[in-house]
Amino acid sequence: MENNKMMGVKKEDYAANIGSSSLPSCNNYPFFDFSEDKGSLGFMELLGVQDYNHLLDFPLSSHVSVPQTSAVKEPPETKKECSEVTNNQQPTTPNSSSISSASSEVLYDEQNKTVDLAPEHQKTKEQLKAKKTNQKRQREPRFAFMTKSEVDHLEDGYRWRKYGQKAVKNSPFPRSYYRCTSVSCNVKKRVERSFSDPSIVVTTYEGQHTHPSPVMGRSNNFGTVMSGSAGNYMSQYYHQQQVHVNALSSLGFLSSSSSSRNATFSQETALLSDYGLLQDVVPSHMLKED
DNA sequence: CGAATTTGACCAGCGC
DNA sequence: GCGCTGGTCAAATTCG
Repeated sequence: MENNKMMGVKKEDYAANIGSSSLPSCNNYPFFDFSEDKGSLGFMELLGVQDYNHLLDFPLSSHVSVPQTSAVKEPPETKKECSEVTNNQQPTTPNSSSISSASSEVLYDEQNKTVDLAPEHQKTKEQLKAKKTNQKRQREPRFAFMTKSEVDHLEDGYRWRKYGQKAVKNSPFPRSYYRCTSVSCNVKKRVERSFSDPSIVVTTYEGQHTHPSPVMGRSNNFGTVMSGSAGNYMSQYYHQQQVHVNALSSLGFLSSSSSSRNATFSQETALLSDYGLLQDVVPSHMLKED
């Protein structure tokens, strides 16, 4: 089993963070906040990332919260500060989406420099334990998204099978556990609603898809839609991978095949295609690249 | 009838 | 060591 997902994170803190709409940035959760996502789709494409760590290997703009890490277990007060820092760095502009992320393996300092936090002697407690126990448990990189949506389970281009649901401490909303239905694909995700803002859905992805998105295939039609904005953003880091395509499909740009997609699809598409909005998501300097 | 969901039980890790 | 909690399992149930 992988029961140590919350290790290194004070459970209460995590719940509190979710509940207060704070970003659990001190966890292993790179946390993407698409709180202004009015429909069912956010940047869920990221779940298609083949190597999440690559996602984190980019300088973050002012719209991207400084990610924190829990690769090294931190004292509670530090964790609290992490959360606050993240919140402080969230754009206050109501209409702008924001992204915050963190990695269990990578840390960005305030100068957007990447620091490898995973030298052998700095492995987390559970990692060391895992080693002692024949590596029974391996932590997968995880990404959490905050998405403003009325539906809990957001369509993201992949097929998921629900395998569990648990009540969340300090929250009236249960947390649902999903697993990718593809054989040999061990990606999981958790979905829960924010305690303080029920309109916000917190989705946490864990693992890497070992297969293309079931709905990909129309991806080329949307390359131009995303180009110069999120398209660059994604392709820059997932180039040579199908991730980019998956990302687009997951955004809803590609997957009209999904009958479950709700009526806000077109609205969402227009919203995310808007250059101005994407500028809030994508660092401006990245828009010039490619 | 197969796939997906529900839900109670169980297990493991952490804090006290 | 014990209790709490998150995460997973798996049988039962529901759905398409």
